[in-house]
Amino acid sequence: MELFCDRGYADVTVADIAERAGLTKRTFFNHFADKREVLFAAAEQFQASVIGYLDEVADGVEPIDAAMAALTRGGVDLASYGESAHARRALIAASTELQERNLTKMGSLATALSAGLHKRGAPSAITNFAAQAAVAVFAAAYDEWSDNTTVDFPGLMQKSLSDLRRAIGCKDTDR
Amino acid sequence: MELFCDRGYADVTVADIAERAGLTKRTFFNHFADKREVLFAAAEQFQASVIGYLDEVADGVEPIDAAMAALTRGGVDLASYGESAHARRALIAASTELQERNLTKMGSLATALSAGLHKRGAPSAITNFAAQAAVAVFAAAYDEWSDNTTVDFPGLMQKSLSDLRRAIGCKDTDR
DNA sequence: GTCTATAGGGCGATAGAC
DNA sequence: GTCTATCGCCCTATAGAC
Repeated sequence: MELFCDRGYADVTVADIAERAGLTKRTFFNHFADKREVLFAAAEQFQASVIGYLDEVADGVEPIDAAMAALTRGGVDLASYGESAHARRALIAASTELQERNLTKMGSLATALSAGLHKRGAPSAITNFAAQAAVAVFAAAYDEWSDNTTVDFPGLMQKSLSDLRRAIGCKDTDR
Repeated sequence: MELFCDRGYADVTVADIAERAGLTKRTFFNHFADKREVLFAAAEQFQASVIGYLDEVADGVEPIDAAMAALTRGGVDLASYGESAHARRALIAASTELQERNLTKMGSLATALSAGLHKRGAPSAITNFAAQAAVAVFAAAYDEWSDNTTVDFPGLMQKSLSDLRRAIGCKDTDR
């Protein structure tokens, strides 16, 4: 992060990173599949914890509510990384390469959530949409939270879900 | 496409492509930013036509319905490419690199749709979700259509939208 | 750990189109 | 005479083979 923040993502080579860590380039590629992955190690942990939370949601809860609950808990955990999250966000925003990888991580999260929801008994046509919707809601809420970390994250999640429902023409009656 | 279908995406170099076209590698990179882009030139056209269709939708139509109409027309147009679309789909499915790029193209489409919807007067919190939802619906419908090109594409779009609404807990009352 | 193929691009020269 | 497309040469860094 120090190297990237100083010189920017593109102007830091893998050799630079390895040297700073007192290792060789070869060792770097033993730990990370490619240069981008070094900035997404946390995303793997995040996904694993979200899937863990999903398994703790009570049976019978609707797919969208289960996904929302899991992502909300995961998002609250992320609050502890608040400081470095800002730098990471700025790096990603400045590099199309990193934005691309970020999208695939979100896609992977949605796929994993959908699989987890499917295990709970819903048809995959439904779980795919529920998972994608919940991830979109999370992305919007996390984005807004990043700009103002003092507001309540679970509240932002619910507000975003309301926006989504309104956007696709649902009465937002909380059922 | 011939080279890729024969040997697979990874085993065709840019030099191979250029040679086959009677050009040099350097010229290839004058036309395409990177190797992946050569398979997504059509996606650029698709996006442009969808945005054009969006501008033709009557004022006052709800964002989600306007986005659905534009994507439905665009998808119907794609039917003419039916044959080569299959080969392209198979190539993308076999390469994570290409899947990654495909996701960014979908993201770019959603961003462009959201901007187009915003011009029509809706707040961007709504247009973002409407655009993302419509693109997700399109992706699901196109996927299903690719497996069976005899079914009616506009019908698949509506069915997928119904699934999405059900997935996020809306009564699917067609308003 | 070493060795190598290939992506990707910078720079300048060249040739043809209008 | 300008504009555009191609090309040749050189380089670095990534990524993977051995």
